Amino acid sequence: MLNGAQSQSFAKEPLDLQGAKEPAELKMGVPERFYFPDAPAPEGCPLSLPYSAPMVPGGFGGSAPATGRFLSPALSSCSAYRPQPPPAAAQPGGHGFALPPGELYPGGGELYPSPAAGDGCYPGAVQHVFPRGPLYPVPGYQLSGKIQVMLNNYPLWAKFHKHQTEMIITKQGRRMFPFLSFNLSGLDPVAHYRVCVDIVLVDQHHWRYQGGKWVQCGKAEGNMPGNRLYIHPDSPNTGAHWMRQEVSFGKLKLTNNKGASNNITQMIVLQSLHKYQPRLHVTEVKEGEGDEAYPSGNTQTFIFPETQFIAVTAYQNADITQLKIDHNPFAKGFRDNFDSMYTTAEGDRVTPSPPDATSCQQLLPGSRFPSFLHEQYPLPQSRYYNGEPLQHKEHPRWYFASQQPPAAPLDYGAYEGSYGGNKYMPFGVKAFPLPASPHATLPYYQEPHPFGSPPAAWQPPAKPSPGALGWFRPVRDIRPLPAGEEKGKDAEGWAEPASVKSVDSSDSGLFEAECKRRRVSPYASSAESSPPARNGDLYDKDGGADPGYYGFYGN
DNA sequence: CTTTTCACAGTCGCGCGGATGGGA
DNA sequence: TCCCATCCGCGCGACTGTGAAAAG
Repeated sequence: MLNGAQSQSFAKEPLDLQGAKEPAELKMGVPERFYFPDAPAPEGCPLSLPYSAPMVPGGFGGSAPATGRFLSPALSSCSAYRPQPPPAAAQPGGHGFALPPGELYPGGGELYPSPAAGDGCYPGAVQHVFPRGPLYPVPGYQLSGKIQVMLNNYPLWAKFHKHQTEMIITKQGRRMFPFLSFNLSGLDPVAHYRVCVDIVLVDQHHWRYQGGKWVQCGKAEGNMPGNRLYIHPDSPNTGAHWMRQEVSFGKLKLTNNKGASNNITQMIVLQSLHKYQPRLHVTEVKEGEGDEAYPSGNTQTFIFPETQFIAVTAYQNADITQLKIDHNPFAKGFRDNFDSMYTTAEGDRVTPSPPDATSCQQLLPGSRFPSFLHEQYPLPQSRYYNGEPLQHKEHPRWYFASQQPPAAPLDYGAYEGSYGGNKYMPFGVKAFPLPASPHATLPYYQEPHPFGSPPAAWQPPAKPSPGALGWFRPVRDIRPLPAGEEKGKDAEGWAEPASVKSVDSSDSGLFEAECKRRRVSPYASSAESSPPARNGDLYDKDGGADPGYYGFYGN
């Protein structure tokens, strides 16, 4: 309940939990300052996962729902779960908990069983859904037991979630965008784990886009054959491996082809116009254990409500289309003339994203980025590291790379030489000199996590090895400019595009035409989380080419 | 009328092969 | 002259959303 949109709904208005009540202790136990204005539920589209979060005495992150009527199988099957976990089962640290061995989540008919998950209830599995508590007020971050999971591209997911994410499904399979990407921590470096994702129905309704809103209509179709589980190709592997780099599911494809037989391991079969919730499963694999019982009792499950989506065969909401075009490098061809993008009011555009950052050296005012971060995700008092604010006085423009091309070699030497001793950047966070344009946008994978640095209680790898940064992998070759150098850099390589002339002065007529032509949302949307442009001098040859994205897919 | 399917154009990364340049 | 490394261009495949046609 403390995560993402739910926390926001909680803060602003009661959740429609279909009868579920907010536990009083939840409201009392979490100071308001720990909530974030992220990812409100789309209008007319109440947040799903109508569960409430039992607060765990002495900790947080109780994972079992109080009501699970329309939940994913594991959740729904836990409907009768009592909020207070057995103290003996509490994990060290008191965050999250595990059921005693052998104890099943009681009750719960399986409304939406996941074929891959068997009966949809993993005995002893830890369902972690409500991660944000006083100790971990971080959106896109969850903790269960010792395992910590961060949704890498949380800001982007939140942005999509705000408009009700849609995912295209095709016969041959369509990749998700945004795709699921996580950072794991707290694993036993030498133990072996499997990591997988499954996608389960959120509710039992058929959805329809009507009058600019998603509305429920009719009942969901019954069980559908087909794969619902995607096992990460690196599985099984050591905890060290999983913690070394982000765990991405970019190759996961969604299909509506029930008979899909080829690429079955890469495809998940869904039904159009149904709402789904991806879940991340982390399973410790003991020696001699096979794959058959998977997920098993050793599985810990993480659910990020922001990743909910409705499967469609064609986009319904123009805002979603525009977000996809703006952020998905593969859709670059649909980004229109750069000038036209910036003759509209910035706030009206969904996201101003240059088609080519090389030619368009988009510039952000240095003050803009941190400012937006602070506004969108106000940092709570607890957002300090080593007792100091994460944003250093002298280098206020810290940029947290939420994702990094896995294949990109890390110039760790240079990084370490410059910043290794910086106590503010212990997780591979590199300083990023924000350029000075109000329009710049980075490809989605560079969307900075609003809380790029883990909470103080985070346990990062002691010292990442070269190429293995643990948590936040820095953007390659980004180096901070010493104070005073920015101007010079601007003069040299930061050309102000002619098109940036009037961002704030919107020509309404022109904008309307543009909206019609480009299906741009007529109402204000989120351009705020667009990260800064990259300096062509410091990045790859094509600053807008999303090297990480393509690099990843090229694997 | 709604939903699905298909062909299309656009973009990009990757791999291959040829051209080029430096050193032995 | 030969060998090796690097650079460059081209073709291919993967991937995207669009829009029209087909299907239900």
